Amino acid sequence: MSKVPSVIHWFRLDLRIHDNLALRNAINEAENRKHLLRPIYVLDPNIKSKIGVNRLRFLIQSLQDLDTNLRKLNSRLYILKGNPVELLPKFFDQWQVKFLTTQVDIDPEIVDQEEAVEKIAEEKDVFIIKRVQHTVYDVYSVLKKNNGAVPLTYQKFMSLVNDIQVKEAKDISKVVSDYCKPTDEDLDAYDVPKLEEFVDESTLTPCKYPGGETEAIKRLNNYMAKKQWVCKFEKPNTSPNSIEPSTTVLSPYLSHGCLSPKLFYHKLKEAESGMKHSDPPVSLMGQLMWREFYYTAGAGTKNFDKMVGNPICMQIPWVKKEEYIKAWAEGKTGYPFVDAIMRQLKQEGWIHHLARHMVACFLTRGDLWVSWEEGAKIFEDYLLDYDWSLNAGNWMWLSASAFFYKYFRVYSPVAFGKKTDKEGLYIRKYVPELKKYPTAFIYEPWKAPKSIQNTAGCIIGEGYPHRIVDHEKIHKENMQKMSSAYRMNKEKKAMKRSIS
DNA sequence: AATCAGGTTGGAAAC
DNA sequence: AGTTTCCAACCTGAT
Repeated sequence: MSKVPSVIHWFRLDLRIHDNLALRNAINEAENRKHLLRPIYVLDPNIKSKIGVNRLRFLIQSLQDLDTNLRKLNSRLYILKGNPVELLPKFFDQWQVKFLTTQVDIDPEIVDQEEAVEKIAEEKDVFIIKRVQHTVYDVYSVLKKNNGAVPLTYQKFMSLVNDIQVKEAKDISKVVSDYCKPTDEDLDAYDVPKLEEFVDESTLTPCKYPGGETEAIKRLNNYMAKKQWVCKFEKPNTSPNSIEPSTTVLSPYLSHGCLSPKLFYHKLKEAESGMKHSDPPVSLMGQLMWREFYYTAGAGTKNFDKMVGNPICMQIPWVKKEEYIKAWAEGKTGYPFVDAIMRQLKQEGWIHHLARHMVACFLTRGDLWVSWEEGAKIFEDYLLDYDWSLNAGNWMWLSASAFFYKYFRVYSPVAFGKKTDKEGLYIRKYVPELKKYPTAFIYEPWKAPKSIQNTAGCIIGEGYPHRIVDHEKIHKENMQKMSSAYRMNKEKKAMKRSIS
């Protein structure tokens, strides 16, 4: 048992020191009560089987950086290995915990854990403080402002937050307290694990986006220094298939909470101030607002990450074809642009937003007619910036299940990529077996005559797969299916109305 | 209740 | 080369 009672800050998706009001509250409380501050992170020992290796690497790096930064405050990170619902009550006793702070999260898995812990905390007289710091706005007050209804268009959402003042992002990097200093016990037991404890590092691809708050701030400042670039930013004009990212890649840092969305917000305001600049929805600020939009929708909608039982989701009779899902996930559809994107995703953990559009449309309403939920599961594994509400929301958008309904707007796996990469350099990088194909056939290698396939050193059907479907034919059939699915949904709605 | 405008970023054909 | 129109007719939100 600890000699001194403790105050806990429970880190979850807020892996940072800056603009962490809940952590600041914990430090203050430790001072006032003369208790010991114990910043914790609860790590699932089975995490390797739950998320992809790139995401795991990003998480471990973020935890290591967090520990380093906490040590600058005289504190440290305590890693607890296990299930929070079982572990926390034990530590409440062992450490004599009287006070716990944490941030507001909306991922149902996190919320479930939190509710169970809250219940036990009440029995054990542990006082809990939660702070909104994962979004710019408090999504629940936005929902309240809309009379509890979910804003289903971006414009509607923007009109709701238009007059809300955003408080400044607090810097606590200078707050050093004596009560932060760990004093007792077997401290090594709580060290941040090394990545090699989970995976053989020789199997990993090179790390393009290292995790952690330090890296997040560096990346933020790098981009914000380019004022002209920030002010001219228009998302639709950025390229999904440039070799180096055409956008900021701040998303993984936002999703893990290495970067405060409020800090990003104010830095953007600062960069735009006094300058002519682009506006939402296409501006960089607009991108941050999309995140807020989906968070609000996710918080206000039952079963947001599912089709069945989700009141805003179109019910569509998708077909779960395992061989389609596998080919898509592995980048073996026979459509080089689609495959390049999926392989970049698997290797690097990040792909451009429009590249996500391409592959999401292809898997669902465009070509393969597989449920968006299947795609969302694979993105959850691979994306460094995986985020519960953004993932479900965007998948519904692209599959024309919610928010977006013009299902005849189908991305062509042949034409779309050509707009920004005529030569197919992106394909040549990520689908190297096609590297030597002439530009005329790089997006459609099946059209190359056998002699050219031979010269290029890759026969279609041998070194690279045949097309999984005929896009030209199937996307038109799928449009018909969408049309009848919509009709069914409409009839069901009308029926419900007439009953009530 | 009924109608209307508008919707982050498609593609192909016709001008 | 850049703009307009069709595809088929969706949805939400405002009036």
